Amino acid sequence: MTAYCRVSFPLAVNQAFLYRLPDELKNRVRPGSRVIAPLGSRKIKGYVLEVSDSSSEPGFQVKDLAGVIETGPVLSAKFLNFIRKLSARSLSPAGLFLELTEGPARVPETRLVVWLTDKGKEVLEEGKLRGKSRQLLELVSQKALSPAFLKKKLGDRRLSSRLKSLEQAGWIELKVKKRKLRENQLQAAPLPRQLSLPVVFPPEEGPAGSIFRALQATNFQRFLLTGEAQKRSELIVRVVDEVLKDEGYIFILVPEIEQTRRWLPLVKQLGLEAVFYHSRLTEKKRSEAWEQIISAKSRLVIGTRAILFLPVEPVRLIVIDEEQNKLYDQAENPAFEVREGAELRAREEGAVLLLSSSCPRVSSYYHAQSGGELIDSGEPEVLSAQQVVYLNQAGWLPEKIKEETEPYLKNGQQVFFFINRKGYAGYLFCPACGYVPRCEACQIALRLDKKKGELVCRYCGQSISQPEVCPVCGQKLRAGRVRGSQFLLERVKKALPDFELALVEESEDKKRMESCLKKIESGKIQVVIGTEYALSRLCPGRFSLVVIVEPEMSLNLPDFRAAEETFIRMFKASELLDNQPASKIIIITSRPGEPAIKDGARRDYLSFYRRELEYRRLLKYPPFSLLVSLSLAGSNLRQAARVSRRLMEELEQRFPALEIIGPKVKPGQWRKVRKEVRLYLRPGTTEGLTLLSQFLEEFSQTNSSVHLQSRLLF
DNA sequence: AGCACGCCGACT
DNA sequence: GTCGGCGTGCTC
Repeated sequence: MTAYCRVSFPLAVNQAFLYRLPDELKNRVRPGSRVIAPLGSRKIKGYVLEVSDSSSEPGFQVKDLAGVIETGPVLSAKFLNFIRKLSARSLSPAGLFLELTEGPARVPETRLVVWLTDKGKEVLEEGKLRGKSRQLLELVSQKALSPAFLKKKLGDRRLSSRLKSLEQAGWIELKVKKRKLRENQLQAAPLPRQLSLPVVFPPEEGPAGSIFRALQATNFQRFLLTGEAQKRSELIVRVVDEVLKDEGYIFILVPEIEQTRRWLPLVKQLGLEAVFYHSRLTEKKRSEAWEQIISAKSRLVIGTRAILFLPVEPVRLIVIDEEQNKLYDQAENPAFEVREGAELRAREEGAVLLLSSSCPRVSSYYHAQSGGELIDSGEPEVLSAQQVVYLNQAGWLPEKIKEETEPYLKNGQQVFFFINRKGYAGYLFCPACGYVPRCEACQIALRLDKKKGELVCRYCGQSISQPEVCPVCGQKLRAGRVRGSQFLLERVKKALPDFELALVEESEDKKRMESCLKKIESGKIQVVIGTEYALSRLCPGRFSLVVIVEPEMSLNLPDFRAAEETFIRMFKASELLDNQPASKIIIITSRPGEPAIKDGARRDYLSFYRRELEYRRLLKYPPFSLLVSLSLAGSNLRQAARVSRRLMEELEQRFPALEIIGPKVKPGQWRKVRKEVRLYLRPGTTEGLTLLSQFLEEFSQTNSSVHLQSRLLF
């Protein structure tokens, strides 16, 4: 009998590799172990998924496992199950997920150095060598250096093959050097704690009561909590408080790092022992947080999706704050759907999953309502129709802006302008024939840089000098402006020259933005213009007038959730309004009757929900069907298209009843090098989904030249 | 991912 | 001949 193990690597290779276990490693390797394994010409870190005995050799050459790394967390079977399921669902390699469980970075215990041999010295002195090889030997002649350093210094992409040939010639030697380790680096992380369960929760009726009963049962159960933010957090805090009296961990998941701040005052006020955890902590902070969590000194963890991979047990409650947030479906490296990840973890742990939002996704609401897991923390406040004013294009006029805002500003109140388009970009066009200069290579309309007098391609970065006349009809070209945030800023400035304005949108200068937000909070800045970025960063209930500019733009996006997303944005913008009788919302739009706009502004969730649900029912979109969203990303379009054709053929053959929507090429984001082909699959049943998932997993393993990502929409 | 390998054009 | 650039395919 020979012992084998399957190993997954933290690489973009969704495949487990089989290795033989040498006798001396047999007792030290178990599922979850971190190991060193030879892969191609390198030796790299990987994670053992399973260990097995077999008497028959597989049909390929099996290499021996090279070693075990004994430090690091020990993973339970439950936890590995969670990782395996998530990996299968998302088609992302288990190794990438497992790397996230490691906690603070550890300094490697050894390092490789390149030595110059006597023979190498001779060759160097003879002076026959040229180019990079000579440079390399010269560098190494002073002192031994690491391959990584040499690669950087020489700018050599093929350093490893060069080292190999130099080593073979006997001119250099590769040696392993041991590093001195500090005491704490040698310690293995403690085992996940298995706590004694269960304990009694207060018996009561009402919203908290049903959550307590679910916690008591320690079985997976899913709730949707809706209602106003303040009331929702009050309820969450009550539940958290009870669990902390008991045992086990609580994860509160927020969509982005920024949003951990919202929980800070609440935690302080209640004197809760909480740890904030996310990927951008400094090394020291990360170690401290890790230590707090692992040792169970703190069992309440608030943070981004990184917290789902904390190897602690048992987890009793996972809260997904702002469940409607799009960032939850955009996790990358590894790619996965965060809500799905949270649910899989909760299922494995027998924990309660609590989705929370004032305007949940239509699917979430539908599933919660039909499953009886909806908790409404209080009557939502719908604005009266009188508080919402519609303007057409005239709303852009400086005089109009002045007229509408001045009463509020003179009163010392604040005004927010919401525009969902970042825009600095100007462009050239021909007023006679409509010609627009495009990049010859990329076929994208060129952006006008007025200061430099140049036209620039956003895609490839190439620029040409600004032409005067239209090459088609000879007319003088005119400059147009995208009516985005920058344009709006200038307009408002013109209308309100006596007030200080702030533009709140994504920017490089994080510090400036921070002080800007503080000035808004203190009331120093009265007029704020913001994009979607601002919605999650400004305080709800702060503004007396909210002006929403052309929200209909996002309605035409080719996505069945376009209306829902528009509605959510409207709703969130509307939540910034204080609840004074004189306060109002102005919407500059050409489509005032659109439900997403009308209901969003008034925060009338149910009205929008009913209508949208009907639309989804008619078109058989989620929640009335399952959709698998697939993306194939390759280094170039041809490659991605080739694999997508192969995929289509195989799908049609194996699943004749499967509905395939697409494929189409995703319009590339600026600067993105990878090209993506997207398609949707609609399996009729859940059994169909299981078979489909299996097939997709196999397919992604045999077609590793492209990046396959799958996302389940339901 | 990273690495090898092969093909190609440029340049001692 | 040798070097570097780029595309392709594989790793137990």
